[in-house]
Amino acid sequence: MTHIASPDRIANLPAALQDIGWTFAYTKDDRVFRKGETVRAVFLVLDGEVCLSRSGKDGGEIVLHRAGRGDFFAEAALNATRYQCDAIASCSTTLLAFPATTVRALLGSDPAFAREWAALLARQLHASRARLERLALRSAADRVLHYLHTEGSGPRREVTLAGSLKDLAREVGLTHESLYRTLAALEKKGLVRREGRHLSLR
Amino acid sequence: MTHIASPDRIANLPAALQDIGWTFAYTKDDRVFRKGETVRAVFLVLDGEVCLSRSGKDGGEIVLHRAGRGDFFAEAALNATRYQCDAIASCSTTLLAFPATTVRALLGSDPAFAREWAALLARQLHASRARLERLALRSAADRVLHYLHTEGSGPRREVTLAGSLKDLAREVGLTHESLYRTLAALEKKGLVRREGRHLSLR
DNA sequence: CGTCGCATTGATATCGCTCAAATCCGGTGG
DNA sequence: CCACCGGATTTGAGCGATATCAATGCGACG
Repeated sequence: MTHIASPDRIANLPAALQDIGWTFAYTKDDRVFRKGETVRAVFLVLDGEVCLSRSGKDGGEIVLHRAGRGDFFAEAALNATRYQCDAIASCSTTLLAFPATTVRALLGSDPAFAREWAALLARQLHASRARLERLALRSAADRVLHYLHTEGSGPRREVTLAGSLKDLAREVGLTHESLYRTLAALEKKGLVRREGRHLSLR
Repeated sequence: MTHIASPDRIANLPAALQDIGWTFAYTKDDRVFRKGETVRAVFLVLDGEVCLSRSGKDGGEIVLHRAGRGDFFAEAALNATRYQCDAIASCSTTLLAFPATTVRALLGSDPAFAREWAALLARQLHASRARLERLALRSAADRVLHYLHTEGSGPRREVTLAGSLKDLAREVGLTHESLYRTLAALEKKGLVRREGRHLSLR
């Protein structure tokens, strides 16, 4: 883990947080924090990915959450004294760290920030629930269509993928092979149009 | 929809909300609100269940969230002017309604409430993500074990079910038949102990 | 040029879904 | 008290969708 520098301005970041973040870089398998450690900060992923996992003593590891670019994680840590799980960088990753004490203080002293923080949590909750309902769908085609409906914009529900199709496959809970086949089938039926990483309904 | 009376005191409800909630009763298929209506309130389910769904013009209905007893819903509506989906009671249901304007005002004026609201959202986010990771697991047994790990308490991760096993099946994204078989198999392997609606690991 | 990862397609296996039927259990009404 | 009913629970059989394993092409990158 390496401290780098003050970050550039981040879009959609509450104003009060703009200047108090510290940038850190991690390489694959670095630990951001471990279960049981005292909570020091909440984090925003600038680049890369962090896995939050809970490792049972029986050897089984359970991934609780994967935070990708633009995601906050450990927000709930604000209300706890110790982290409840492990956070591990799954590739080269850059994070913004916001000291928990500072954020807690801001919540109590800066009403505008408190509103923004609540709004941020509400957005994440909304997104999380949309993904939840998506994974509750049984058929691969339904999941892809639901993804376009919820994540796409405009009447055609257009989406331009940030990452690879493999990433999308994980997002919708399919193997990448199934996703390829499902996309091909939907395109053949004329339900979906695909041009490179641009997807839309028809 | 019927207005009933002032509610009793609710556990775990932020103090500032204790006295501003209105109790309403709905019967099956009553609409709490529709997509496009002006946001008037956020809600807490006292009893019953409410389905939040988005109905596409193509006839397909997508359930975005089911809020059961103790769940808030439409929290994200605080940051919007209109509801983004329909809310329908799926059975006889009692709700507490908190006027959005009051809650927004409290967020700005009552730092203690803002912290509690943020904590409430963070808890819901945490729970939602746990369910997300659960549904991302492929095998039925893994989902059941994950459920016990995340929802259970104590070293044995004990859970006493509030509802039926059919309800649990929906929660973990399985048919009830699959759940029965999976539980039976886990019990035979000695991984899970089951006594009525009480489940625990071994 | 070799390697690596993504994309794509094929063949096969498997797990969970669907349909079906029997039992159990609590509640309800006679 | 008993008959009845509806819903939950449980088990069985078979199918189908998706995972898995495998092979190939392709582009990026050193």
